[in-house]
Amino acid sequence: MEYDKKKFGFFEDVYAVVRQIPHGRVTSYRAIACYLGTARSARMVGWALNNCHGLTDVPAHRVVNRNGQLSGKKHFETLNTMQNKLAAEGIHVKEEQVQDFSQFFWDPAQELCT
DNA sequence: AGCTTGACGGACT
DNA sequence: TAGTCCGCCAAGC
Repeated sequence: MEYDKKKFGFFEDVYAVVRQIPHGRVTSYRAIACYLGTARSARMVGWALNNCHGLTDVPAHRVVNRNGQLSGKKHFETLNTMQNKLAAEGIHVKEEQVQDFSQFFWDPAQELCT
């Protein structure tokens, strides 16, 4: 049957943006939500990412909250997976918080919407 | 059908 | 500047 393109399309959009996050960069849920037009629904982005399990091409570990905290690390394989992946890309994480977050921050609305 | 939860964010105190 | 509360939107119970 046809799945809800309206609803599922939202997921695809989220995944599409997350996939476009450059290597060694991070972004926030709000940035993605804002880019998708649902700035007030940053939670939906996180909820959408909750369904990204199995999608290996979606670097969800590059998506953190506004504070640069690895709020979703607990949803990965292990509590170290997210931090480990970020560290592998040159992003240092201290106490679940990205160091120099603003420096590595990547805004899709700013980079993709020129 | 209503209440609670959640990978968030912003405003208020 | 930090801690707390409220609002969003959808899913789960």
